[in-house]
Amino acid sequence: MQEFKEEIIKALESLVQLGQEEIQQNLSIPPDAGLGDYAFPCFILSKKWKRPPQEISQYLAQEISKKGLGEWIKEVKSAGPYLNFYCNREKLTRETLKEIYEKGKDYGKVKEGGGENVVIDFSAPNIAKPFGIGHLRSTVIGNSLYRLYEALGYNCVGINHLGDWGTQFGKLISAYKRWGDEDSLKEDPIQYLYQLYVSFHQEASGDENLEEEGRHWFKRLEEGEEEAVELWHKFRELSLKEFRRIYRRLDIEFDEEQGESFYNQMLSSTLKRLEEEEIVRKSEGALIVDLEPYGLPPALLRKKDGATLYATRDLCAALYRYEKYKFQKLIYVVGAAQSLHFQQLFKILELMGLPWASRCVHVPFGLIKFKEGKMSTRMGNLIFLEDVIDKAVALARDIIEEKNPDLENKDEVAEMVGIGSVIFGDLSNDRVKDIDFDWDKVLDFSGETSPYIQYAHARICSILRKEGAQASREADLSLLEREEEQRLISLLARFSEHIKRAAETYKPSTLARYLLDLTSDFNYFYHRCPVLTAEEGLKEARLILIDGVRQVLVNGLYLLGIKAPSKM
RNA sequence: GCGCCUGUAGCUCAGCGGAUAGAGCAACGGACUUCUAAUCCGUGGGUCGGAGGUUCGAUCCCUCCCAGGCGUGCCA
Repeated sequence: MQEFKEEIIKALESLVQLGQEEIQQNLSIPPDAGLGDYAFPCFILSKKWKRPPQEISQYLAQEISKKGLGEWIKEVKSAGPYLNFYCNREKLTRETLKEIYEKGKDYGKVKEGGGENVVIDFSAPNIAKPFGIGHLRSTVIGNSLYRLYEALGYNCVGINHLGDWGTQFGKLISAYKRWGDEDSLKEDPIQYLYQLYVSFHQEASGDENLEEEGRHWFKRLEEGEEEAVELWHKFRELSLKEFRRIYRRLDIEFDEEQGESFYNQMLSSTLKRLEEEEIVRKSEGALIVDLEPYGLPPALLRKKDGATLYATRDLCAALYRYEKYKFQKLIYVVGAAQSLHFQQLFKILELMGLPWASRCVHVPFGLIKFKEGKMSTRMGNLIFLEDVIDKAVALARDIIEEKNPDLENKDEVAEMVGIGSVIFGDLSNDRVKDIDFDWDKVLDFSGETSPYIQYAHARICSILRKEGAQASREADLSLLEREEEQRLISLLARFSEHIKRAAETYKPSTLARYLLDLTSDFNYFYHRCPVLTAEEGLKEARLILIDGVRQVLVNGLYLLGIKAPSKM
């Protein structure tokens, strides 16, 4: 498809006196397949040429036809003000299916990154708190971006910037010292710590002494007092153990698990550097960066009591990461609530004269909302991610039992389907929008869901299984001339365009939508075009076609972090 | 108050400045002795929040207004 596009650009370039970029930008995909594969709207020329666009499009169609069409352009037609280009379908069919077959898992990848580093900061749950549904978004968006940028040829570094430092640990230690016991902790660590945290806040409301005790314990922790550090360390390890179990289920891995606490060692030297460069100044006892000239509120880097803030640690983290990775891009997958924080952070890096400041990008997302009101750890009304996953998997398991009781690896498939559904539910919508959490929606496997895509994939696998080893790669692909077949070819050929777009806009949702389109068009084909009972020749061609669809579905789902069972 | 984000069918949402604004749920009516009915086909459903502006052309860009969310110096 790319070659086709380039040929169009070349053909137009000499005739319309526009740059390649400009032509490319104006090329659009017609609303209806009957109108060709790409269209060039002639309005832009009508002013310059002082002629109606209809006339221009007729003229261009004539001129291009006269000069010869090349190997990709099959036909050029004027349709009102539009100049419609028809692709050589036979060639497109042949080359697309050949490429998918040859590249397999690598089909759709783009050589663009040249092995440069892209660092992605995502997930970042808080230690000693349950992994809530709220953390799902950063986790799955970040993981998908990781895979997308890998597909563009970058070397990705995934960092889980754990929330493992802060006053909350003082509170937790305080609560544990008061009411905690070792046995309950061992039994179900996170649940137990969570309960302690909640009861601390219940007790603390109206008890200033308790708040003070919490702050005091954090101070002892910062000073490295043995008992405090030991407890902190224990809580951290127990939490990590649980997080790792969830990440395993989600099939997500990190290259680094350096949390906020890791940067404690760099705080003072970083602040010193900022003081020397005269970027910070004292204000009301605190150390701030004045960002007023840039229309931003000041950034606080050190409180008047001497303690640092998360902005300070984030600053250290950015410096450390550039030092270590010399990244081409540093992507923060963090909620939209922190947009201002990142604007300030990036501005400070810029003020420090670091040229790579412009390579840092915040990828924000909306929050998950609940009918019952705001979710908060303190109030104890969290929805745990693992509960959501468990329910989705259990439902998948029930449906399998009902529809396909003979399936051999039911639990494994239920896991893939249930978890896929949870991930897809999050990724399929534009990340900037808030999501209303709704159990009914999470537990619905029909329509625009990942089970819909996985089901189509399983059907294809089923057909291919029946044909077995006899499936031949030799077939006359020009027999695939029906609309149902050609629609699929067009979509398959555009796979890598969608990968690029999803990565560049940091929006996995666009790829998710593409997969839904592809699946929908596959079902359209499936219900109208028999494969196994088709006449000889056509059958072979269709087998190759659906094998191509299968491969793209697998590759696409992989980029979203979702697995595709071959039976379900 | 100020800043950022969002507003499209009853509900949840798609819609690279271009041709008649589309899906899914929900409702109703159809298709399983046939390659898996977690599917498919059909029907109804819209002042694209409102008002201006830019443009040959605006759901998309600009301004103002309305509604909701988030943020706004010592949490993260």
